[in-house]
Amino acid sequence: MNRFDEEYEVAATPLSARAMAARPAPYLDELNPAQREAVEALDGPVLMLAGAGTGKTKALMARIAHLINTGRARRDQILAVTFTNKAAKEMQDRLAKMPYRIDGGVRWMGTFHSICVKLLRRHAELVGLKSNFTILDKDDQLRLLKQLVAAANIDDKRWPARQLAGIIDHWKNRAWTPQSVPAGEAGAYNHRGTELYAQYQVRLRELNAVDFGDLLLHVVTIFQQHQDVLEQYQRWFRYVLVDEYQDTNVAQYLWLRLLAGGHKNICCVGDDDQSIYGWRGAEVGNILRFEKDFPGAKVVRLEQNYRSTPHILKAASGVIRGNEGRLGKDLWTDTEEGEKVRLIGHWDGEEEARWIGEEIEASQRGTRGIRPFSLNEIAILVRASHQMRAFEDRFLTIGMPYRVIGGPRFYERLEIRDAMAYFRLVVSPDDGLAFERIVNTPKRGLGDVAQQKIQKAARANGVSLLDGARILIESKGIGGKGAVELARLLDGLDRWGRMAGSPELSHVELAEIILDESGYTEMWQNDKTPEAPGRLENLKELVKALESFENLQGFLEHVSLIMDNDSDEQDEKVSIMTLHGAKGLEFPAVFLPGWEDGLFPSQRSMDENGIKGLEEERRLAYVGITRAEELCTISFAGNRRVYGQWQSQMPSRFIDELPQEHVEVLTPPGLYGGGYGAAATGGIETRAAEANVYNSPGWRRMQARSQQRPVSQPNKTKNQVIDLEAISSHTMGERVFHQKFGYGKIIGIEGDKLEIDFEKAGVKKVVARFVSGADDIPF
DNA sequence: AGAGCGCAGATTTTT
DNA sequence: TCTGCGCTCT
Repeated sequence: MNRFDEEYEVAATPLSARAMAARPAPYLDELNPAQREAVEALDGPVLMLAGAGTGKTKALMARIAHLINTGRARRDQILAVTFTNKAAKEMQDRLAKMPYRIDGGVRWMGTFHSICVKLLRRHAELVGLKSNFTILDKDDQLRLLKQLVAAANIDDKRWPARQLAGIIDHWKNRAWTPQSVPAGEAGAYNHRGTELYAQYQVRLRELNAVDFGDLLLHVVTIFQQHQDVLEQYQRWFRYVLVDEYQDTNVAQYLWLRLLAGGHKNICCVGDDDQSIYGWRGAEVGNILRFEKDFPGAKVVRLEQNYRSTPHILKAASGVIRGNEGRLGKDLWTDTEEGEKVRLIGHWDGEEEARWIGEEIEASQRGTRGIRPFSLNEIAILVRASHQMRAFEDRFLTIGMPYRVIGGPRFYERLEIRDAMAYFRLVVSPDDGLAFERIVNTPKRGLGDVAQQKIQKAARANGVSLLDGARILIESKGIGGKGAVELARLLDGLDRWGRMAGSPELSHVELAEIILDESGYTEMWQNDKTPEAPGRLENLKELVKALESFENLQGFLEHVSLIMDNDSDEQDEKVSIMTLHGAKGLEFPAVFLPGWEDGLFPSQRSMDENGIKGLEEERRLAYVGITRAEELCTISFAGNRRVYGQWQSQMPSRFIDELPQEHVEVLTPPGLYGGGYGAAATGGIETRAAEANVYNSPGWRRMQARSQQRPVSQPNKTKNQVIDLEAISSHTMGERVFHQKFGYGKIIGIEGDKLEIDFEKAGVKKVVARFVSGADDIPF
C-alpha cells in the first residue's frame, strides 16, 4: 500500500468508495514489482519510464482498471492520450480483454488530435470558428499557402510554399500564434513568414477550416484565454494518462499541463531512448524535464524486458550508451542467451539484398540451431524508404512474398482524395478547397482562366466558389465547352445533395452515383497508365469502407483523422518498413541493412542538427535493434548507388559502438571455397574477434569478374584474394584499382581505410578491401 | 488546354 | 537516377 492509498483510507471517504478500494484487483497479480509500483501510484504526477518491450501497455491498462476499481474515477473521467489511432485502438482492445472488465471502454481515449477535435467542436466559437469546421489535409494546406504566396508577390521558386508550410507547422508545434511568434523568427521565409502566417490563419477562419496544427493550437488558446472552460475540463478529467510522452511537442505539453494543472494527476509513459521524432517537433526535453515540471513526481522505471534475448538487449544498450543526458535505464531479461547479434559487410547494396533474401530462405528452414522462422516473423528495417527498392527488386525476382508497411496511406492517395472532395462538396457545398480540387477533374475544359473567373465571381459577390460558379453561368460570363460542363457539374452537385437527404437511398449507393455521374470513375477507366486499375480498385474499396458508417458526414469526419492500415496479415510475407515505422512493433527476426555512415546515421540529420541529430539517429539504431526478439542481423555495403551515382560507403559509426562480446561477425561461405551455391547451405563461418568485417561476398564477385576477363595471373588463388594481410599491403602513392571508381592513387592510409585520389571520381575514402593493386585486374 | 521539355531536388511522418 | 514542377509550345 503506498502513501496515496493511506491518505485515501485516512480521509473520511464514503463507505462505498472504501469498499470499492478494497475489492480484489486481479489485474495486479500479473504485474512485476516495477509495473505494480507504477500502477499503484495513482495520485499525483507519475513518470513511467518504460524501456522497449517492458510491458508498458499492460501497466497502463492495469492502471486504468485500478483507477476505476478503486473508485477514483469513472471510466468517462479518465483522459488517455496516444499518438496514433492504432495505439488508441490497441488500448481499447486490450482494455476489453482485461480480466477486470471495463464495459464500454474509456470514452476519452484517443490521439491528441482526435480529442482536440471533440473539444474544438464544442468551443469553436471561442476561436472564431463554427463547430462544423473542416479539417484540411496537407494538400489543401499547401494549395491555400500557394495562393497566399502568389498574392503576396513572392517568387515561389526562391521561396517555395512548402517551406512556408514547414515553418508554420513548426511554429504551431511550439504553440505560437501569429501574435506570439518570437522576434527571433522574424527572418523566416524571407522576413515574411509571420505576415503570411497571420494571413493564412485569417483565410482558414474565413473558410471555417483548420489544419492539423490548429487542432492543438486552438484548444490551447481556448484553455489559456477561458479559465472557466479550462476549469470545467480540469474537474472533469480526474486522471490524465499519456502514452509515448517522449514524442510530445511543446503544444501538446502545454495542453497536458493546462489540463492536469489542477489536480496534477498525470501519468506519462515514455522512453527517452526511443525519441525519434525530433524532426517533426517532438521535444525530448519534455520527458527529461518531467520531474522539474511536476515537482514531487514519482518516477518508476520498467526495466525487465519480455521481448528480446540478452545478447540483443546488451547490443542495444551498448549503442545507446553513447548518448548524453539520458534518464538512464538498464534493460534486463531472464530469458536464455540466444543468438548474438549478427554483423556482415557486403560489396554493394544489391549484394546485401541478395544475401538477405538467401538468409530469409534459409531461415525458413531453420539454420544452425536457430528455429525456423515464418515469413511473418521476419522484418527488414531501413533508415529511408528509398532503401526498400533494392529489397523489392530482389524479392520480386526470387519470388519472395513481402509487404511494405508505411508507404502512402490509403486516404492520402490521389484518387481517394479526389473522391472524397466530391463527397465533401456534396455534404458541404461551401467547401471551396474541395471545389478547386475537382472542378476540372475529370477534365471539363475548365482551365486556369475559367477558374480565375470563378474565383473572381465568388469574391465579388462574397459567396462560395460553388455559388460563384453559378453566378458566372447565369451571367454568361463563361462560354463554350467549359460552360456546358460546369453547368452539368453544378446540376450534379445539386442533385446529389438532394439525394443525400433522401431516405430511400443509402449513402453507399449515393457515393457510387456521385463517382459515376461525375465522370470520375470513367476518367480512370479510360486511363491507360499502369496505375489506373489499382486506382479503380481503391475506389471500390473506398465505397466499401463507407458501409460501416451511418452517412457521408460521419465517414468524412472519421477519415480526416484516421489513416487506414489495410492489412493482409493472413498471408505469409516478409515485412519491409522504415525504422520509424517499426516503432512499437516487434519481430522474432529482424534485418537492419544499410548501416553506413551518411545513410545511417543520416548525413543530413547530422548536418542540420549536429550532435542532437546524431543522438536521434543513435536512438533510431536502438529502436531498430530492440525490435528483434530472437535474431538481429545488421549489415552494410561498401558501395551504394546514391541518386544514380556510385558512392563508396564507410561502415556506420554505430557498428563500432556495438559491444563485441554480443556480436558475431559473419563471413559469407563463398569466401572459403564453395562459390555461389554455398550460401544456400546456410553454413556460416564464425570468426568473431579475428574476422575482418570487410570481408564480403563482394570479393566473390570481384573474383568472378576478374576471371571472366583475360587475367595476367590466371592462377591467382582464393587464398590470395582473401589474404587478410593484404589490408596493410598498400603504400602511400600506390596506384590502385577500385571496381566502381576505377584507377587512383593512395593519398592517405588510416587503418583499413584508404584515401584515394581517383582519376575519374576524385578524392574518396574507401575500405582497403575494395581496392586492389592497379596491376591485379587488368582490362 | 494539354503535351513535352528542362531543371532542381532528393530522410524519417503522424495527425 | 528518378521524380515532380513549372514553363513553353502547339
